[in-house]
Amino acid sequence: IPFLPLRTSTPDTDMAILYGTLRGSVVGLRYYTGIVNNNEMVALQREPNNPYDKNAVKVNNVNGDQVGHIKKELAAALAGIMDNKLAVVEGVVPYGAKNAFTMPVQMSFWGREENKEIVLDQLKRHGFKLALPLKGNSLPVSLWISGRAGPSYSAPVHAAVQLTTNQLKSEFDKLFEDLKEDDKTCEMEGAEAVGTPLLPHQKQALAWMVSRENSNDLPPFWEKRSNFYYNILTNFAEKQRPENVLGGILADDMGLGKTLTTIALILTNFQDGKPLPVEKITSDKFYEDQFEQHIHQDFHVNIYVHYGSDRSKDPSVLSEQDIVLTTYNTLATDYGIRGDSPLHKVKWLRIVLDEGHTIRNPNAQQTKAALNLEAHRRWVLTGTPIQNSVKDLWSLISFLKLKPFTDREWWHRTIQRPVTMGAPGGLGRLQSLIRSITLRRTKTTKVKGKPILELPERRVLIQYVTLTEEERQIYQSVKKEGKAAISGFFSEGTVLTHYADILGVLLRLRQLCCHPRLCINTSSSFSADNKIPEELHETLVRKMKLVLSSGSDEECAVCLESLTLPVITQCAHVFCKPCIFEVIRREQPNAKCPFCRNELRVEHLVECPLEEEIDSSNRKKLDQEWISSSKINALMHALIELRRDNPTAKCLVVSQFTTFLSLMENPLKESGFAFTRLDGSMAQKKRVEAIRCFQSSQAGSPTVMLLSLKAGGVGLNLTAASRVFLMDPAWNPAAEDQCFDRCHRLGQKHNVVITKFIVKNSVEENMLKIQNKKRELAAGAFATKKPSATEVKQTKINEIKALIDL
DNA sequence: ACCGCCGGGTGCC
DNA sequence: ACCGCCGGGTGCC
Repeated sequence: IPFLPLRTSTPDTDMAILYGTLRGSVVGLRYYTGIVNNNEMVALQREPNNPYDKNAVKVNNVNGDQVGHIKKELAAALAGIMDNKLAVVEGVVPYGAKNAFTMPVQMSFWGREENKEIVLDQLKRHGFKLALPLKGNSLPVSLWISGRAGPSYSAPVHAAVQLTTNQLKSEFDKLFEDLKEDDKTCEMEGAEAVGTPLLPHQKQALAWMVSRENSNDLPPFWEKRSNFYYNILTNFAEKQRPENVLGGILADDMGLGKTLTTIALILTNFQDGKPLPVEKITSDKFYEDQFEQHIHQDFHVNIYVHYGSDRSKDPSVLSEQDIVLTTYNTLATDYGIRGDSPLHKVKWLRIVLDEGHTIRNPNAQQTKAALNLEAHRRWVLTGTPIQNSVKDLWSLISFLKLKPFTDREWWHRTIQRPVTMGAPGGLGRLQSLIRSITLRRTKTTKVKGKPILELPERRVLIQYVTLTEEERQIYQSVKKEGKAAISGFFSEGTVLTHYADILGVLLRLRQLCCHPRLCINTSSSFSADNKIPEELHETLVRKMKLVLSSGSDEECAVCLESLTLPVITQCAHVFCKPCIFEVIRREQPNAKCPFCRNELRVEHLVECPLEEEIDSSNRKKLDQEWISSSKINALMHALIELRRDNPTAKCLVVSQFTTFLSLMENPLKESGFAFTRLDGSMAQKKRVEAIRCFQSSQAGSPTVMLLSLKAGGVGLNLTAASRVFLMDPAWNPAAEDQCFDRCHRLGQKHNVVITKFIVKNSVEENMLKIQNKKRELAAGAFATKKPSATEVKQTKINEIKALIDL
């Protein structure tokens, strides 16, 4: 598989080593307004379109104001190195900052080990020679701090004292440890309009959030020195007071009530330190899930759900609201495709990113869209703040607009590199940064000596199911056929071009484990060749739907995030529309599919037709005479037994296949169960009604909820249920866990028992094995880096082999 | 003097 | 720039 660097065009600075340093000069100072201090960091930026010299290299201060240019002879040497990304060149002005015409600049060259010789050689050809970094002194800071240290002839070092993965991990664990020591234990009552009483830890969070919003403090790492403000990391100074973020990161564990606390914050500290001035009117207006739950019924709060594009082109509609709810996809699509998103035309009082850690790819449209929302109060809610690395943290910090970290270079030079290279004080910096803007409590954190949350026990049982003879026969024949086809792909080496077909085989096997009716009409063709366009179009749409509905949690291979506006290529690979457009634009005129390197053309991309119920065509077939299946029998048996023991116990019946859920309606009715249903295709109003109804403790309220695995976000609260029946395993164990957490969360009064139905000797059993592997991986590896697209593919190929016993 | 030396003009890339 | 560099003016001691 040809490797294609998909993720970012900047060199991976994580692997960078210091090649050496060089003293040069900055000229033309009198033509520019940017000023610097002695020892201040400067940025070197190529200016290939300079009319006087195509080699020009600009020198900018931390604020981005140009200070001058690198002297032309040196620029000539740097241009090639910078343009070919052979090294990252960073500068510090050691002295002479007040000079009128030229000033010195101490440059450090960073890059990958394998490029070192090329860089040294290129410099040599222009008559420059790097001074080698001092041993054990990975960061050349001390070189310039001590003044004009000349070139050093000490022994060269290659890598600095890099921390091992484990060391780094344990350091990160400590990162949050003493967060609570601070002044984060004051409590504050929510405004009257907050309908739900706050728990002590939530009152603490509210007090902290309000104090952050009303704070007059300088942002972290800034000091006032006589009549200017000074940044102690970059040594940058300015007259104008740097704006602090009136917000931060609420990083409590899942289930501690981040959303509730934020609702309380909005209502309590709405504007100018005062609560939202709501009229005391009973309203029949419909409110979105959680927001409705927690806002007192006697108050009238305008909540608007913005689904984007066509719904409101007029920003004034948005600005009239008290609260606007929207999704990342709406945010990204509006912003990226239309470029005139109404969301970006409003000056917001505050912006809250819920599950903010999902914003982690700096190139993703979502990140840019979120960053460009205008508001002084900016919050990130996340249960997993430093999920993978310091790198991911940057997106959050950058969203908060903390000077100077909005620019990746300054984040990297002042925090990320010192931390990963183990420079003295690096971790301390990160820690004090996190401490000043983050509040994090875990489920085991104690408030006044008591644990925050005392959740009831949660047990997961696996209930094996044996197929009937008839079911087994169908299963085996489909398996035999599929296995033959897949082996064929392996021997041809066309696994990736037939990825959708393979998923199709696996999907049908998984469906057959549930109910023979499920895989009607999903037969796939194994070749898309020689088809007339219309037919091809249909095939592609069907394949895309297959991928999207197979519950495999497909990610876009370009941005490695969940699919935004999925489109399928002619080679049957699915990507985010903006991502693949970008690839085509960048590689034109000969763009290739990032997955399989087949030819790519914009006019050959097929979009996913608007969300219709994917199995609607199957609906008719379901109306045929109803038949049961081994799994349905197992479920019904369990449900009836449960009802006998405890008639009021409520359960969730979860499946990835909404058709399967439909098939269960019949026996539930026949056995006299009151049930409700929640799946992704339902309109908001129906969803809310289904939840309300199920959560109700009234006699006669439903005791069973048919729930599609991915319905609803993490916020979905189904605590009325104390039993969960997971009808079919998911690829991703985290998706299952998240589903279980919908009832095993704050507010759950009973022990929770989860039953997973798994068909013996089937693809489902193999899926369990893969799940366990994924769990181990997630628990053990504090991933130093995200797997590359190639690694993702290889893992998937291995999984395919394991799944179909190859 | 096809040099040296002087002193004025001048100045990023 | 209280520099370097350029190019014109100039030319024994």
